[in-house]
Formats: sequence, C-alpha cells, structure tokens
Amino acid sequence: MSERSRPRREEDLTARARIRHAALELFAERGVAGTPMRAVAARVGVTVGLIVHHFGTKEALREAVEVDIVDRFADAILTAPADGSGAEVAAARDRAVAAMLAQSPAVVDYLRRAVLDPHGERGDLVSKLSALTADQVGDLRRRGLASARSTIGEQVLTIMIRQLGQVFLQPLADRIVDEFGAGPDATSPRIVVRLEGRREVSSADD
Amino acid sequence: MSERSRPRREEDLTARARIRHAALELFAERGVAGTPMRAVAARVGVTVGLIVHHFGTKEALREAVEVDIVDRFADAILTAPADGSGAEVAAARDRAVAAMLAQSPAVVDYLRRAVLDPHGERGDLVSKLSALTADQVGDLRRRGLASARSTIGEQVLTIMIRQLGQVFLQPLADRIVDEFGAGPDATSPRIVVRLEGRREVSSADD
DNA sequence: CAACTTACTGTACGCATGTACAGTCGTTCT
DNA sequence: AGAACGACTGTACATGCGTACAGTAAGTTG
Repeated sequence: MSERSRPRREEDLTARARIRHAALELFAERGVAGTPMRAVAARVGVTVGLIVHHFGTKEALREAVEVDIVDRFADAILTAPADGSGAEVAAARDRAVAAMLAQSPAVVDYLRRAVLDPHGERGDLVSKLSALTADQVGDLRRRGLASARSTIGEQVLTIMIRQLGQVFLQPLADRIVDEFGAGPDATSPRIVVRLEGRREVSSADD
Repeated sequence: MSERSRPRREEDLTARARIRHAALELFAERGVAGTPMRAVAARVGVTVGLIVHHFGTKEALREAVEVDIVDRFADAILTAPADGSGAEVAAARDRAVAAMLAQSPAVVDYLRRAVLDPHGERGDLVSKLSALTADQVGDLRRRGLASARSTIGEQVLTIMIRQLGQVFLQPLADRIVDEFGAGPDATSPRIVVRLEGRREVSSADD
C-alpha cells in the first residue's frame, strides 16, 4: 500500500489528492453528512464536477479518504525500525503511529467520528484498521517477537484501545479544562486507557 | 429541573415529550445532521408541522433534547442517597448515573456525538454537564465531604472523564471483539480510564 | 353562543444537495 | 495534422430538506 511518495507541498499534489485531503479535513471537522461536496470543491478551488469525475460519488470519496487513512497507518509503521526485541519493535511502532496521529489531527477527528458511526457492515474503517493491526501482530508472532499467550483478537483490542482511547478522550478533557477558565497553568492531564478483567463475564452491572 | 414525573408508558406521554424522545433516539443513532425532521415525525406518528408547532426549529428541538439529557443526570443524582461519608455519597451518585446511562443507551450515544461535535460556543452539552458536575462537587465541599486539595476544575475533569470515558470507548471495544469472530466466550473486557501526570507541561511529545 | 386558545394536519415554497451530462482545453499518440 | 484521451468547467435536474402558513377540530373562557 501507498506506493506513491508523499509530496511535501500541497500545491504539488494532483487535484485528485488535494480533493481527498480537503475531504478528509472537512469530514473530520463537520462530519460526512455535514459536508456538502460543494464545500470540498470550494476548499480545493475546483468544481463539483471534477470531484464526480475523479471519485464518482460522495460515498466513493469517503471510501478513498478511509483507504488513505489506513495507508497513513501502514506508512507510519513502515518508518519504525523493525529490529530489536519484540517489545522494542512494538514500542517503536507505537511511537511512529502516535507521531503520525499527532501530526495530522484530521485523521484523529475523522477516526473518532467513524468509530461511533456504525455506517456499513464490513469494510469500514474499524474493520480495516483491525485487519492492519492483526497483520502487525501476526508479523511479530511469526518472527517470535510476540507472545502467543493470548489470542490475536485480544492483542489487537489492547493495542487499538490503548492508542485510540487516549486520542479520542483527549479533546473531551481539553474541552472541560477549557470550561473552567483555562489559566496559563491549566494543562490537560494525560489520559491513560487500560483494559482489565479480561474474559470476565460482565453481567448487567456490578 | 425536571419538575414533571416521568410516566412509565410511552403512549401516556404528551406528543411533545414523545417527539423529544424520538428525536433523542434518532439523533443518537444517526446524528443530528443525519436525521431529517420528517424521520422524527414518522417515528412518532405525527406530522412535521406538529414538531415545528412545539419546538419552532430543528435547532430548538436539539436544544430541548440536550436539556432533557441534563435533566436525566440531575434526576439520577437526586435518587442517590445523600448521607454517609464523602466517598460514600460520591460513589452512590456515581452508581446512580452509571445505572441511568446503562438504562438509556440513546443518552450515551447522543453524548458521544455531542462531545466531539464542537457545535456551538457556550451553552452546549459539555458545558451544561460540566456545570452540573461542578455544582455537585461544590455541594459536597460545602458539606465538608470533598477534599479541597485540588481545584474544582480538576475534580470535575476526573469525574467526567472516568465516567464518560469508559462508556464512550466500550462500543469501540465491542466492535473490535466482534471483528474477530466473536465466539460465545468472547466478552469485551472492561475499559478503565485514568488520569495521570497532572499539570505536567506536555510538550509536543516525549 | 361567540371568541379565543391549543393541538394538530397538509400543502407549498425556497433552498441546498448529489449526480448526470455536454462541452472545452491541453497533451499524447500515430 | 488529426484522433483519442484525460482533466476540468458549467449547467441542469430531481430529490430532500427546514420552515412558513392556512386550515380544522376540540376544548375553554367570556
């Protein structure tokens, strides 16, 4: 995936790529339903017709945006050094993904929306990212770098919840901190998400 | 708030209340932008005109839904016993709110969307809930049941993040578990959200 | 009884939206 | 040169949207 190199300057990109980028930003900001194709076109400085020409439908544009996001995850993982112990490799990948997310807030914002919008059955973003993460875990296992004590599903769950959980909740924390007259010393604390009590049969409540 | 008692049977409610309830459910399910007023009307079995008659605009309907949600929080807190130590009172309120949330998934779903949709400046849901929580904390303090070691803002943040964080992230966890052929023994683990490193100056990354 | 209010319906209107499509311009290929 | 093609524009259209509004039926008040 992602055979093309990523040009640094937005103006150097093809119109197709610029449209996809603008769509990602606007979808992240206002949601897919809340973003008219005309808004995307205006942002890029092209006509709606061109978007249709390149992507066909709005749904296809959304799909392209999601594929692009998965590519960014895959790219980030590729940049991380793949040598050392299992823990080292995993940590390096963790850091690479975190850096990518920190650098492109639009991805985080889009993800947050996509996660809670069930939308389509299969083939949506959560499925794609789960598959990508499962590939990573499988890779580490094959090289004897990841324990096989728990199932792949459990490991994928742990990785994704830890990484995405923090990123999803941070804006809520920032909002609340902001709510109480954010002085110069008011910095949001770091949010830590943990999984516990695995395989507990959690009845209604306890 | 919430001077009216809550009838048990939906059909006994006034049309105004039934419209508000249906709007909450649909807004939670598909988002406000993704829910036409016609859909709300159809769900209740009335005409769009009646919704306009009662609420004026869609925005006002949304506002009514949000006020209703805040009322539910306030109601839940009122049902909790207010005696015992500070920790006991706080725990009882925690449980009451958690029970309310568990009983009405639509509230959770709506909240999740509202939190990440910045929408309006002030007066939106996060602000309202922050204010409500701050009232609670202030109340406990006045009765000498809450420590004044940290600021109110910090305490509100801790309470809200802990309660909402778990609830927000659970569906993501469920989705992922579901992704990996959910066997009968596949139960989502419990998600724990924690705050750490308060007031650390978090630069770009570390 | 008449005037008024309130809950409600049905229609209609203007606007925004996604998509289809005909056409223009520039490049490439033969 | 000319045909073919891809990028791109502008218009046009059906649909769906929020809202305005006239009207009806029922209950209340004078």
